[in-house]
Amino acid sequence: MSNPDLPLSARAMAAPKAPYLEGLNPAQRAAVEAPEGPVLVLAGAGTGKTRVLTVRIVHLLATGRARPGEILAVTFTNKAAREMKERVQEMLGRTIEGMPWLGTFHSVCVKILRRHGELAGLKGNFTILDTDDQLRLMKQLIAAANIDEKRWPARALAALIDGWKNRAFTPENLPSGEAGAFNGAGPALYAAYQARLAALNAADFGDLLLHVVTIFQKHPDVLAQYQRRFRHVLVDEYQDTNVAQYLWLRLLAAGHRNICCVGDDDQSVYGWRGAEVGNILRFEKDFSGARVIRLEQNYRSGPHILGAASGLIAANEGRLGKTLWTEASEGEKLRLVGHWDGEEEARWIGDEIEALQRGTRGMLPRPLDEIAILVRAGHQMRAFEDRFLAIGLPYRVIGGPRFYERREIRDAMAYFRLVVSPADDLAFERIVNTPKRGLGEAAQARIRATAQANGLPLAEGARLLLEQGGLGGRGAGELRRLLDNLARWRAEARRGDLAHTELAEIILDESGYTAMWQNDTSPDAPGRLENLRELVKALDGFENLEGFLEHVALVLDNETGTGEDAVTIMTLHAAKGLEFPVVFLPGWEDGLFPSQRSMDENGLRGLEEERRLAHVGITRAEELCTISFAASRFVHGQWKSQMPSRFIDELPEDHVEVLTSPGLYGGGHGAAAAFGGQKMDQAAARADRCNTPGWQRMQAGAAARRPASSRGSPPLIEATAAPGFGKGERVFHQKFGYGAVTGVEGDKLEIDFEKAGVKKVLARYLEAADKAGDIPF
DNA sequence: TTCTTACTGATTTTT
DNA sequence: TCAGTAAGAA
Repeated sequence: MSNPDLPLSARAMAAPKAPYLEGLNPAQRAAVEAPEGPVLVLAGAGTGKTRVLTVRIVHLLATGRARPGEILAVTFTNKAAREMKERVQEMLGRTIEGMPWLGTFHSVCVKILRRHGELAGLKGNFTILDTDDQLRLMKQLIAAANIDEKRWPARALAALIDGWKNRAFTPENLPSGEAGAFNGAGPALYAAYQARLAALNAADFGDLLLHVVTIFQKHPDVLAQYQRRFRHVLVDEYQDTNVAQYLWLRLLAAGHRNICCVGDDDQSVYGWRGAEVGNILRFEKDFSGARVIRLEQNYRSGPHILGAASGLIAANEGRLGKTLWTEASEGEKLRLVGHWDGEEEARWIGDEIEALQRGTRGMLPRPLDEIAILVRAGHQMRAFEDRFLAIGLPYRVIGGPRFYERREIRDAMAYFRLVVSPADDLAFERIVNTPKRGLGEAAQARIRATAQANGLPLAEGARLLLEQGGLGGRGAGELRRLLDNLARWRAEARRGDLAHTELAEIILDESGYTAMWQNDTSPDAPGRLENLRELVKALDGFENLEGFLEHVALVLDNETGTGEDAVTIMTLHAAKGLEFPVVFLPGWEDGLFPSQRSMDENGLRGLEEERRLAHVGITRAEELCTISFAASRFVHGQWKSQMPSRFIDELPEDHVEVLTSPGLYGGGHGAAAAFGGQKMDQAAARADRCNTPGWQRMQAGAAARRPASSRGSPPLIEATAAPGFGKGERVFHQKFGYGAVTGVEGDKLEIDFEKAGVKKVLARYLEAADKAGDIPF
């Protein structure tokens, strides 16, 4: 043991082997100890990439090569940043005063812009626009330019401008090749949009990076200051960086070139969001003399899972190339199974999960937490949700709209924003008629005109308009009340004798916003009220409203599960970086996965990204990975025959076990087995396979079942079940017995069963408790 | 201004 | 199919 009285650096120098280096394999250790200069760590799935990154930071600190404030470490997600911070502090034992420059690209940029933003025309207290604000703004601009919003929707413009920002194009340096974009109006609208943002003292997500890059390029003194400060730059998930981020990094590392990037070209799946795989492929050229270290020992998956994943990804061209290996010698083969249709696929997976949960074939029972279903597209989730609700299998869906993107949260925050900054026009527009105040499009146009004519923010323009008597009827009174309320809340906030959480509640109540949802009879209204309560709770962690608003857009995470044991359902994209003992990968059908659109729009590049996504999916699994596909699927209101994914044929046969399809011809031998054998026949073209008897009969089977399955589940109970159940009501369920309703979410109910505990169930499987009593058995 | 009806179009979404 | 939006009717 080293002497704790000595400084860390001295201890590290003296120690024959620093404790934090223990347990690292040679490659990991090389990555941690790589000296000054550019380093690229190619870290395959499950090879301990985060560990290397954090230990390298600890190593830099321990050897005195950098102090905490001299290390810039960037990630893409708040979660990754948080985890890294925690692990560094844990390893260092005693807490140094944090790591001020460990964060997401965006949060680091915000920090820089709060200080130097004026060089890009931003005042220090600028607001960060989210997608919603962005879209509303663009809508206005499109309307103002007299462009038909039908043919040229705001979303398309947003995507276009986002893409430009990802590639570090400002309106000034936009290449002439882009001139024709958006029916020729793209460049002008981009310039107008940026002008509008400047006037609002606002920046969107893309701007956060782009402004900093521009400042660095135009102000060498500022750049030099940061180059000096950051003696070491570390980057997580380098394969996901876009051009703007790449420039940002290159500028910052240009002096000392102490840049260490960790990533995996085989896990680059965000190309459609502007990520450039090219960044990681080109690293050695961009940073000459770079040391490239490959992490290839996998600690996560069994050998067959790994073999299957490696075999699949080998079909991609233009990779840097890695060969994953594991010390584990035992493990299940990857399982492959075909189904008639999506419904059967969901039923089969549900049954499998129940079997795993019970523990079968001598296997130990598994908690549901260890099981995940990873889908290509969100709409695949519904089949599983329906099935799991029917059999009462607890699940949780990860993804969907982020917490702060929900309408009620955005509305509430708009009220807060308006209290904190009276000139926030976007916030004003958002809530002026929410709840309904009789201030429709006409009234709002008049407010806008008045504000514009007098060079005032909207709120003041509205006040002026009232004084001029330019507004009559119900709207006038309501508007006056709103403006008075705002002024009063503002005074209250300034006075500060009210806790800001209380103030928030008062704002939501007095504005009539809470009442709006309370009076709303739609099924999701209770959930929204719950979210508002969550929001107020989240406020508690901040000093005041300002502090909250400053960080919320970048930091407020999605609430992840309740800790209750449940199967996880999510998209493959959302699963990147996670791992599960048991993984199901449904929907491996051409057109769905690989996605037709991806191939249409991006050709081979798109296909290769899809293949990387498949590789990501398989490598999420530790012990058991099951791929499945259906012969027939109900898409866009129509039945479609599906072909198995081309990726299935690319899996190395030795690592795959073909399961007989259940439900095929009663027992699942014969035709199903023949189908399975055919399946893995590398020589057979997929077209040929469609002509095999097994395949044809599967298709026929799907067709025959069509009418039955489209009618839904047999309505055994449906006839007696009341369509709506209310909170607190006593109910009966065939499988779980008696219970009480504890929550309602559309037709999904949360029931606290007397015997079975809390479960989510579909309303149609329930009946009122008193009616059940009448059933004579 | 607001409620209703017709239409359209439909991946992935770290910040 | 179904959800989200946009133009008409009250």
